[in-house]
Amino acid sequence: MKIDPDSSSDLSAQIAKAIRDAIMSGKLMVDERLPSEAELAEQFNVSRPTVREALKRLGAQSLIRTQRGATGGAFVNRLTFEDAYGQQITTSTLLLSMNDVSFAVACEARYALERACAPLAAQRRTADHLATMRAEAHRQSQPGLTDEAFCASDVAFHRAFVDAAGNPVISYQLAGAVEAMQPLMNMITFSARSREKIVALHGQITDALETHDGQACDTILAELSSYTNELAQNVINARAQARSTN
Amino acid sequence: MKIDPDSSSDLSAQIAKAIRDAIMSGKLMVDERLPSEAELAEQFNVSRPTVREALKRLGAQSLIRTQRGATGGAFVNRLTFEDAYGQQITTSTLLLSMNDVSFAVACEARYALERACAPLAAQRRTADHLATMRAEAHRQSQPGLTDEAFCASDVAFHRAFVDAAGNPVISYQLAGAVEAMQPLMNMITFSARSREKIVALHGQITDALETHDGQACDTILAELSSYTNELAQNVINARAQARSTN
DNA sequence: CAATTTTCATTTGTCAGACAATTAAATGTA
DNA sequence: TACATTTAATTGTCTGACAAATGAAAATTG
Repeated sequence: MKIDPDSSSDLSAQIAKAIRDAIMSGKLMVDERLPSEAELAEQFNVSRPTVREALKRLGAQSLIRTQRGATGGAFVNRLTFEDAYGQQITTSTLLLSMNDVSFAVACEARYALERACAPLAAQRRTADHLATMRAEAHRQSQPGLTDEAFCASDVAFHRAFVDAAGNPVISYQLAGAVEAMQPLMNMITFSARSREKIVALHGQITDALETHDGQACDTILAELSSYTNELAQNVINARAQARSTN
Repeated sequence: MKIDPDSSSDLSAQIAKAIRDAIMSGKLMVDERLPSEAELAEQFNVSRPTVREALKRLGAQSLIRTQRGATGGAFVNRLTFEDAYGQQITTSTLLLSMNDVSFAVACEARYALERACAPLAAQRRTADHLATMRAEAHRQSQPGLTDEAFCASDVAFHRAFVDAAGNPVISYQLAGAVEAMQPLMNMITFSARSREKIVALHGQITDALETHDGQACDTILAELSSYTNELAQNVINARAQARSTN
């Protein structure tokens, strides 16, 4: 592992890159211990704080973990699906909020990807998935629920649906798409009437999974997608009108 | 912004979390300048190296960027799709390689999600997308191409296909699924015969997009999916046999 | 001898202070 | 005014130190 002293400085970034490359290429294996900070400092010919900055960068990406004490040190971390979910959700959420991604575009992405799960979910759903989905749908029908709580439950429902496809890679990829929608959904004020319709569709989706009917599931998801878009469009129109009358 | 001195130490992690929360909640806006390292150190009542470790963590997630000089400092970074692609690909690739995700599972995820793009891509593909796809398919038919180069071109083809859906959120989500497959695909030795078949299917996919035929596209993708799985299965079987004869 | 306690060496976490490098603004100069 | 110089602010890096955690070795005790 070497660093290029010519390169556009920022030694800690270069060191982080060198170690990251070693991990990604398999030169450093999972649970393998890195040299101590003092040793790394000597190897790279930099000071300990600089090495530490590099290690913190890698820690932020869950590539390593550190442990204090005699047998401690930095270890190559086995990236868990849970870790990856978290990063994916953070990144997706910020990506949408910082780039003025329209509700329509985000919604289209989410439902296009969710519909891809329909056939697999219909085939593989377990009783657990169905129970979770029914529980969330029931929660959503409770009166007095805040819009935010309604959205949170909506996310939980859809995540259960995605998980029903029984493919962890799909669950991981879609975690971002589903969760990142929540801030956008929170713009919407859900009337009792619209909640009723959404809960009904959620019920139908669960029924379709229960009877292993992927085709029906797909159709209902499409309906839910266009209804969600309609609600958002109403909000956008109302705001545009409010602006023009001001 | 405050940190909990009681919490399970690691001050720099706590500080990073405090700032990250401020960014995600919108308390810190894009391009807003954070206080200088010295000021942050005073605010959080820690030393400057500790603050710096926290900032490096945030930098690793592309949440901030830093600039030297008189008017420099740390600024809230607008997370670009490009930045997000990079992180997504890194995370997805490691996730698959570190968790013994089978080829079948990864492949299923990839094609399920890609098939979700088919109707949109068929509708919105531009001449550019078609040209890129044909160019990659042509490259794949060149004799003397290494397996690795063949896989890289395969990835480029599929990314162009995904981009043809014209939804940046979908492109972002699928970047991980498509790119992370490459190391797995690299296990496979592609015979001239199998390359020929794959190139033919790639041509058919491009044709289907050109005629705006999403249904045909979906069908061909399904065929490509099962063929890819078949190739992988052959490799796995061959290796199992090799092991048993040793 | 076995079990427990103590000591110790190693390693990460944190701090203080210093200097170098960079950069834009302020200042001086023709 | 236009250009060169100085200056102040800020991040990047280094040195050296001590605190805290932790497992292993050594000492103690029954």
